[in-house]
Amino acid sequence: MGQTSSFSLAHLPSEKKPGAATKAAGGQERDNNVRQTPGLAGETMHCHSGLDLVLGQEQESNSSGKTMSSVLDDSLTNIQWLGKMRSGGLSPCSVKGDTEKENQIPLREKIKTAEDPTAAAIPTAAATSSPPWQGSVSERPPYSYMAMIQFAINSTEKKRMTLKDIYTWIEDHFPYFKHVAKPGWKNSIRHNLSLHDMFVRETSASGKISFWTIHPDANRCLTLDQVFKPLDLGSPTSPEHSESKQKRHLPDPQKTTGSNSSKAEPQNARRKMKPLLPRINSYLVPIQFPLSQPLVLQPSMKVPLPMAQGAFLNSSETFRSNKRVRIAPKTSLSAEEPSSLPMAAIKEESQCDERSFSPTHSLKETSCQPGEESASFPENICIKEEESSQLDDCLSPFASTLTVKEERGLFLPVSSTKEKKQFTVLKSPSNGDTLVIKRRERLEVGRSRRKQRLALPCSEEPVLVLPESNGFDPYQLGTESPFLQENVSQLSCSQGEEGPFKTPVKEIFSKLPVSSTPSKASATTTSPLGGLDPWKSAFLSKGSHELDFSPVRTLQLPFTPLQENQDLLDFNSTPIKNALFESPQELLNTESSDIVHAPLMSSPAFTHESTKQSAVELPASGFTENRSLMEGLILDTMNDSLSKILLDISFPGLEDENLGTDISWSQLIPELK
Amino acid sequence: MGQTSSFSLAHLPSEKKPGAATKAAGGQERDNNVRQTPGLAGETMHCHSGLDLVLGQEQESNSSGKTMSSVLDDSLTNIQWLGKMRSGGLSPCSVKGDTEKENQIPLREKIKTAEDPTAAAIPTAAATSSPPWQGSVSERPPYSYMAMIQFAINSTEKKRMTLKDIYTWIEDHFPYFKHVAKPGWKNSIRHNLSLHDMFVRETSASGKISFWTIHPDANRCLTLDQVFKPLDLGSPTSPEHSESKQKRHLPDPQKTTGSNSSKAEPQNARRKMKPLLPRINSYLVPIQFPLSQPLVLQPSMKVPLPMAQGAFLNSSETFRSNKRVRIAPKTSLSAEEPSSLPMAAIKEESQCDERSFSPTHSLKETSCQPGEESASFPENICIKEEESSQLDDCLSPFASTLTVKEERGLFLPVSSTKEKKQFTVLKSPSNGDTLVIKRRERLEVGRSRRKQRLALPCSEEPVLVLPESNGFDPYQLGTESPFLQENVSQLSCSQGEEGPFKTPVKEIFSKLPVSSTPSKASATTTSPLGGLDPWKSAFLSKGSHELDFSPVRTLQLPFTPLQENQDLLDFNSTPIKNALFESPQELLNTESSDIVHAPLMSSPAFTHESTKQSAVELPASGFTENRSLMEGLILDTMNDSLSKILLDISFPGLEDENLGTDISWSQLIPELK
DNA sequence: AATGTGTTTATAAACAATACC
DNA sequence: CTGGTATTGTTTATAAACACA
Ligand SMILES: [Mg+2]
Ligand SMILES: [Mg+2]
Repeated sequence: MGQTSSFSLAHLPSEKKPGAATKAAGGQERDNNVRQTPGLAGETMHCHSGLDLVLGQEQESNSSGKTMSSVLDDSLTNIQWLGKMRSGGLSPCSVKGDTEKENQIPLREKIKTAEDPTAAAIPTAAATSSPPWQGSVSERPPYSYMAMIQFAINSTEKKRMTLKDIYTWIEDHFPYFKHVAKPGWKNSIRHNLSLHDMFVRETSASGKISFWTIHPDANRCLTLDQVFKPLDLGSPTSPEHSESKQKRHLPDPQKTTGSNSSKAEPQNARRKMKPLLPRINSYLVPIQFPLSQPLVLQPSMKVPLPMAQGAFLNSSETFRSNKRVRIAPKTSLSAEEPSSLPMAAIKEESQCDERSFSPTHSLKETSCQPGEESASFPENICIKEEESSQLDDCLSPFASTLTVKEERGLFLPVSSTKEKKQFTVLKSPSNGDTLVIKRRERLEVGRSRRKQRLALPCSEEPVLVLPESNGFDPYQLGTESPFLQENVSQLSCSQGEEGPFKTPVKEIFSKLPVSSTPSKASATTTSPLGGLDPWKSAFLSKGSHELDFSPVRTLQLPFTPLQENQDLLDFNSTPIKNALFESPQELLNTESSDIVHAPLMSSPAFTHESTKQSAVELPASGFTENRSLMEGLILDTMNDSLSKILLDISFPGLEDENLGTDISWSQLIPELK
Repeated sequence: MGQTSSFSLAHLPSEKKPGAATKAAGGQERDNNVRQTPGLAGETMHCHSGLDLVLGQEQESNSSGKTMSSVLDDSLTNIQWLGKMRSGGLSPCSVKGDTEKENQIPLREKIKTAEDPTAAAIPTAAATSSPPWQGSVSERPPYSYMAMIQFAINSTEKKRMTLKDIYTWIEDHFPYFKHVAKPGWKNSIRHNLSLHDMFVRETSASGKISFWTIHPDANRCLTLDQVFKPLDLGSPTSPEHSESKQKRHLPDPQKTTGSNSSKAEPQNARRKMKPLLPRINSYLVPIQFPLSQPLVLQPSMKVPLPMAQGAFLNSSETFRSNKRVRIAPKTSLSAEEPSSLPMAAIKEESQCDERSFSPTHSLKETSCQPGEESASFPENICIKEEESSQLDDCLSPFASTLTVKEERGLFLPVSSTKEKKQFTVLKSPSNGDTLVIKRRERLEVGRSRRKQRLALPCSEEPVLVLPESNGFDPYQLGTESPFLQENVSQLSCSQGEEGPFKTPVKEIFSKLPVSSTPSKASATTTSPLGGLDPWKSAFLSKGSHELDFSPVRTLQLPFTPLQENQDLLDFNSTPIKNALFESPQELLNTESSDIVHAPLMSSPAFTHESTKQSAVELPASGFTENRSLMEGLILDTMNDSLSKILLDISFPGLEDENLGTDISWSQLIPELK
């Protein structure tokens, strides 16, 4: 240790520093690149929208080029971050002074923290004050890194951002990372950028600068605003003046300020920023429930103050709760897709999950729907130049439905046997044959046993959500009502306790063997008090329905390319993937065998069971809805998958600035046809 | 905690149990499924090979159906596991008694451990005794979970395995997981199965049983045997009687037993089982070097005994070292590809990395080469029925080279601008245009700045390797000599110290902020002694050359399909992916623009820069080599990528038992042509 | 030589979905 | 056939270890 610490301290790498100064400076430089092409705005940007969203006061006006970097930093920040000490400045992490470096030395410098540090004092009031954005003070935002990165990147016109700027953007918009989070969060950002295929690194013209972009096919153009305020749920069609909705929730003063309920988090969160994530709701809510309390929502108010929590829980738990990272839910697909998707498809079985690409609305919508759904975007309509490409994909709704079917047919068709698998769960006698070898069957339709359906998107605070958003949630269509209940119970309850774990369990007792996976026994040996998860499955009613649309497998059309279909493909990367056909066989099969066979046919939704990727939903149905809400987030996974598929295809051609423009398949693929 | 722990304890889930009994029983059942189709053997299996490899005595005969489950368990096992206590049974993990459950309660039951537990005693001798397989006692094997899972799955004829059987197989073959590893290792196995697209879950005909399979296009048919003994390095052609080689290394008695050098690990490891992974070498070598000792290899002997280590390091470090998980390297691509690839391509620039699909040997080889390379497989030649499909892919070497070029051309061509990017690094004036927008450019050729080249495959113990394997390593061809040096230093040194970190740093000091990513400053605040990484970059000379063949982008042929090419495609999933062309534009671009433009042209290798996936190497060159060694492992990543691409294409058709059979593209793809 | 950036592997968790009892 | 537990599967978060620039 001696060595490392000693010399490392000397350096004091720039990164760790406070950030404000660094940010601003760094940001500008890089921003240049990003902002440079303002002229291209029309073209380059995909979604644009008012990325910066309502941010406090200053930020507000940044709809255009904006130099988001310096915004709120100090004044408020300081105050806020004080509040962050969730559990009350326990020994471990709490503030942040300790850490700093990330890589380098541990140095105690506490550069940033310098000012106030340990104060930890009272979180409550502080939070509300300045930045309405995040929840109170510096609570950990209910978004996954993947989502936040998307927010950041999509907040630029160019839709690309350097790593450093991503750091900065996130710190600026989520004080938690600036003050509370351990330095490791940057590692996580990098990890996410690399891990998810959705994030593609581009090199600047000069070849010097690296920008991170979102694979166009996977980019739902999520922006903080979208999440921030529940858009308008009301009419599916759309836009609804995204703002109104936004504002609606944004108001947050009360909540933010409010030290009300500890659990309220969810609600507050929403106003502030929508969780998008099922579980995350109650960050501060370490409270363990008596157990089986399906209970409605916890108290709606947020509990920025660690104190409140403390009162609630016993010490040990409290600690954990603080620490507890609360893995982001993964935003069930349903959340996204749900918006537009009618339940029709869903009915298939509960399994439809996977694709359920409800013909209704297509993912594209999310990304940048011009008309209907696009409306959801506050400022700029997501679509710009990209529309050319993007729109193409998204717009041709009709194709989607057909496509889907085809896919299903294609995959399943191989042999009658397949069908069986698809319904494995259902056990519908439809086929009951030898599907034994699922291997490639992927399509299996509603079969992917797993593929977590997740909670409901809106479910987080179902109560609020529905009320708030109004028609916004697609769920309502079919199964939703049921879930709400479920979700609620789950969310509130499950999150509530869980207690012992905390993602970083190690921190506390580290050494102890700790039971690995399953949360329940978490106690293992780890935390003395901790282990209290009895609740676990208890609450979860398990509402089968929900609407989990799993990744759509839709397009396989590539071979039987239709102009429209292609569009879909574009968006559904997945389909494309499918199109690839792993082995020649498949191709043949699909084509020759029974493309449209649609063994299942049973229900409208041809839930394919694509492995993962692509999350295409067909716009065809005509549900344009406003999936915009969390959509993006939800779909991320799918998108990510898609990106994996498509990524390799690099596309140097587009030209520098043209970025956004995606050419429709039809244009390029004449051959395929 | 009360609740959780209390009731959970009561249950005592089966999983945790000793395993032996459980295994056997469970294994049989499931095995039935797996073994059922023995008749299909010819067809189903892809690689077959003597999966079980040399396993102790009993196992040995299991080449056919085998009931691997109950093999060695107790007698030897116990002894071995005693030795496991790397660092000497420090407070934390050491034995295993603590943990157990994984999920459930921490219960101290120590079911398995019951017998001897804490004994920890002397690792040395024990190891050698019975199971020649793993390194001494129960050291953590130098394989990543991904690799081990492949070993397990490929050890069956059907090439599929249930989760439980995977657990069992791994425990049986790597005592470490049975006795030493924390219960969380199973969580990691599951995590890997889900995370990597390479692993595909299939449902049994009955729909009840889930089997995990390896995506055919990604399956290199890795088996423990392959790794176990350095195959024959000698003639590239091949087979060389895999066994001899195997034996060669297997002998391990000396080493295993030997408490020699702490660092020797690498060498020993090899004999026992090849690391495949660069870093992993010295598990037990927590020793911190004085720092900049590029030093040759550490003492070659293994140091199974924790004691030895203790002597070496100071207490604090020792602990860590024990804990230190030693992330598996990811086996550089070079390792695999290197075998055949001449260095010609490499010269391009250091950047070629990505694909460098050295035309020489193709990946297929690895998976199941019939002739030359296939020889490397000890028992069964990997190829069975699969050969039909698999072979096709691999065999047609000629196509590969051409293909590669085309790819490059295709992607890059889009516009002259592209070229620029490709050379971004190079800055060759070849184009110097506007390539600014990398987005889809993917190909960018040698551009992907990153894409770790990794250390050398053989590098692990370069010294030994070369000597041992003889001609086996492809590296020698071009640049290798240089690396060896590098590798050596790296491997031995880097691994040697690193000290403080340990993957599970948390365990020790957990709470402390610990610097996140970068290993160096690990100390953050975490471990008092810990922070000692000065060495980090010090030793690594960084031999640019190496031969990192990055994922080959090769095939794009799909459009201009050639029978042979197709074969490649099969294997190279990546190419396929490329073929997909994300958007129509791309396709057009590639085709229309300048496919073979090859802006760089400079060197033979057309390093494309596919994002990740596919790792095809062309067999064309004629280096059949023996990439078999680590090959599979190395390629895994690529394969995994591929699988992502292809997975969705599900392939229900194959029928139940037919599993293994892959149809060659040519058969199915008439259309494409 | 030091740092920043990117990639990968390992672990722990939190859940979802199922399998079983 | 229902309910609870256990197993299996999916995802997100973190920490590390490196490669590379
Ligand atoms: Mg990425
Ligand atoms: Mg998988």
